[in-house]
Amino acid sequence: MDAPVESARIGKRDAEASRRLLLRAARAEFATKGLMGARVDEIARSAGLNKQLVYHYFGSKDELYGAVLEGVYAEIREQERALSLGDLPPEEAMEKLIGFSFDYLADHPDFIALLNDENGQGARHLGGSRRLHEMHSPLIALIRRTLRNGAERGAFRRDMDALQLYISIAGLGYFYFSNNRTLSAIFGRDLGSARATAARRRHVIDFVMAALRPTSDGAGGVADG
Amino acid sequence: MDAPVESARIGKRDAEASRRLLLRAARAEFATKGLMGARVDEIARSAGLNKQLVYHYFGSKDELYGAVLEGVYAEIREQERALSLGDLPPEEAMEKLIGFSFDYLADHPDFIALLNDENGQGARHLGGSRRLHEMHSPLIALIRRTLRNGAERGAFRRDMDALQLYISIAGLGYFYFSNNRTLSAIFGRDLGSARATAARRRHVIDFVMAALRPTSDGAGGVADG
Amino acid sequence: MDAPVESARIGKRDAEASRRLLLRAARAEFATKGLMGARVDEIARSAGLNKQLVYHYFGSKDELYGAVLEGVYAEIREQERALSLGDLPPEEAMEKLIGFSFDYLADHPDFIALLNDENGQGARHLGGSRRLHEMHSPLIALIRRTLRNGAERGAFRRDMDALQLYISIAGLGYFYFSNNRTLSAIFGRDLGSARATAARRRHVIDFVMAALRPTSDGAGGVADG
Amino acid sequence: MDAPVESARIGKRDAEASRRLLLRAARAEFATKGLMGARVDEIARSAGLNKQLVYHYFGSKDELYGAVLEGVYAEIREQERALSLGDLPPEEAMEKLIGFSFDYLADHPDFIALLNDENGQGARHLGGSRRLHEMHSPLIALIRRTLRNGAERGAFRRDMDALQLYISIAGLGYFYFSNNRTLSAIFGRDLGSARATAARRRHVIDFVMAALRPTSDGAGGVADG
DNA sequence: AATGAATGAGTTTTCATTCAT
DNA sequence: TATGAATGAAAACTCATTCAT
Repeated sequence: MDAPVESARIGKRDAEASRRLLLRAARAEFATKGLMGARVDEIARSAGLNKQLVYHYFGSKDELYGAVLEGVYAEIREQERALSLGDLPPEEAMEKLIGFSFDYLADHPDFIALLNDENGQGARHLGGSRRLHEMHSPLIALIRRTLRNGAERGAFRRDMDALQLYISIAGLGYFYFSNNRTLSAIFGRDLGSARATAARRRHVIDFVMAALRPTSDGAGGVADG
Repeated sequence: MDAPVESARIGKRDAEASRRLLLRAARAEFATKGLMGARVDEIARSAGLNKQLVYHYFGSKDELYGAVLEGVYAEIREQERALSLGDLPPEEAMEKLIGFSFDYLADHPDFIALLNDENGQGARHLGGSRRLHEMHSPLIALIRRTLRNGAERGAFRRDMDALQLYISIAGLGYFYFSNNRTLSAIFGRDLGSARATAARRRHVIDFVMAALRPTSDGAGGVADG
Repeated sequence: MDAPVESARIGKRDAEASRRLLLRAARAEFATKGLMGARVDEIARSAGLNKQLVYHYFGSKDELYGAVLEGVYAEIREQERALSLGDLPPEEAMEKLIGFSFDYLADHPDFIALLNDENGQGARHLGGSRRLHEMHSPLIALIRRTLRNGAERGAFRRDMDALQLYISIAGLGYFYFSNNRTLSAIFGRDLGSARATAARRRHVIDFVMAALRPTSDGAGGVADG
Repeated sequence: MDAPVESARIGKRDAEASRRLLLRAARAEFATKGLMGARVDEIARSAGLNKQLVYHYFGSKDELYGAVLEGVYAEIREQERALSLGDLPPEEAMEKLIGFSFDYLADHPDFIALLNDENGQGARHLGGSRRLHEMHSPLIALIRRTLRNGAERGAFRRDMDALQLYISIAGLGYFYFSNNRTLSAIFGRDLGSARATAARRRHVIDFVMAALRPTSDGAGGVADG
């Protein structure tokens, strides 16, 4: 019960707290400037700590970067877990998932920036992360289940691969956000506005749901219904 | 025809050639390492030219980067122009467009890398790019025309926004390639293989075409046809 | 016998033990890496103790270094004292001394490394070492006595300075060990092998003994005998 | 013929001259402070050049150090070559060689300091230097020849190994200089004075020559003469 | 006596860019 | 047009040492 008191008492000299502060600052810095553009000095400064602690706790700029990436992934997993789509009817579950996926990207520009940067470098900081794979398996399983349920009810087509679908759902939102600036330039419109984002959201949900409908020729779920 | 004229012409020729060499080297370097990771020294070296020429011809590393980006965009425009979808029946035209869009990304990893990098920096090198907008208007117009034609024939739904569709088509391929490494890690599969890419291609075409079908309840193009 | 006394004693014991652990670790570290190359962190770690204890017990890295040097000198003195050459006939005593001197260096690479490092810095840590001088006087006296005895018996030449001889005996071995690596490189041979060392040992003893022989022209001890 | 004029004209922008300046400054700095103690900043400053040129010309502090070592070795070789001992009678040649060896060390404290430092680090900068070996072979060959000549004339003993002798000659002087400070402390005398050095020089020459004399029992060269 | 947290002051190294020819 | 030499400014990283408990 007195843990908070204890931690409060320790105050400034709390290794765990220092680590957290550095991670938070690093995340912001890396998201804004990328791995190469980020400055260790600045990260420490904005964490209100000494630069050397970065090395003390994380070993190097690169390892700090890796730690930030891990944290970011852990965060989405957490959110996804909280969705609990299992109990909803398939169509509703699917719409909710698409919406969540889109909203998460909309609300976490950091996430996109970090992923882009990491991919730009061959994803070398995610190395052999079996962890990452394990993190995401439940989500794929969930999608697979939802697809099957929907197909049995005649709501979805039968021949949809869960993994491809997941990538498509993610991609429809991700690309919009990650390339928002160049797309805005290309189309001569501000795609960063709340209005534009809302419109995109509607489009994405509609687009995916439409693609999931059973085909009228019976190749999909209808014939089985 | 006499010496001075000749040498003058050669001089220009060489200058043009040097510029091209630098641009090509820069494109490879920027695509691989990003703007910050790229080294002017390395670009000059791999172009077989003196570093100072970078400054002579382009003024600065940033301007060289901008020049590379422009060149890349000009290149796609060129390719898109060659598509000539106008004469095909709408469904065929649409499939061809989707396929082209996917293949272009598959064949030009440089393009994706450069775009990612540029977006990661707020697209500041595309600055006053009215040019970009003008470049792409014809494509959007073409999609719009194709959608209208298809809707009239009852092949496509009516309520599909050309711009959103374009972004979706691009995004379904782009995300797959730009995030190939992290996706591979997440799914514990090699999504970089030719097989995986071919599977993705089929999915994307099928996915978009399915989403374009008229809805059975007549909200789409059927009822209006 | 009761608790407080006991704990006090234990306290002292532990303190002494900690000091020893640190000294031993420091000696190894300094010998391997030199004063500048040695890391206080590493010394503490390899002693299994907290870094701060270094400062607690020794004040600073430099003072720790000084303490290590003192310990090393004390150690040879100890060994030299045990030699007891006084009872042997001069020639035998001399050979034994040369052999001991050589073997000591062969068996204590740490000693050489530390001396080299210290000399490389102007021997500033040996500061007011009257102690050092006192330590070594008996040895010089012993050599002087042995030389005199040998000369009287006609075994050694008369005109040999004890101090120069000592330096020569030491140098013939020391240089071989301290510069073993560069000498090996120069001669393209491995002078670090046991064989090579044994050969050197024989040479040194023979060399010195030969140099000590009386000269045939009577300038040495013989004529005067 | 106008090379000097040319080089003078080039003045400050002379790569070769800059290299030389840096090497000279580095040599002094490394000799005084050792590899670790030396500061790249200081080297550049004392060369009157920009610090980055060190990296431009030598790649790293370590490589600069290696270059200095090479230069130092090349220098002695040069001097040794100039000795031309081949023409002298063996005894004279040997005395001259011993004297030269001693004087060279006396006159080049840099050399000793650098060698000590390098040996302290396992001679890792001399790596696979076959060069070093080749440099020194002529000297060993010369000593061997001199020994043989002397033995034939009955001036030297027969059973003296050239390599061991070389190490002994070098060691008798080297140790005196390299450990001058600790020896001075041990003996409570200033061995750095010109007087002390002159005394040592006499001792070394005498010591070696005495050791080289044929043994009276005929094991050496006399019996063969 | 002992320890973990924190830091100030450097050090090597990097790199875009300019100078001189 | 072309080049090699040179540099200023900043970056990552290190390490002996002190603080707080």
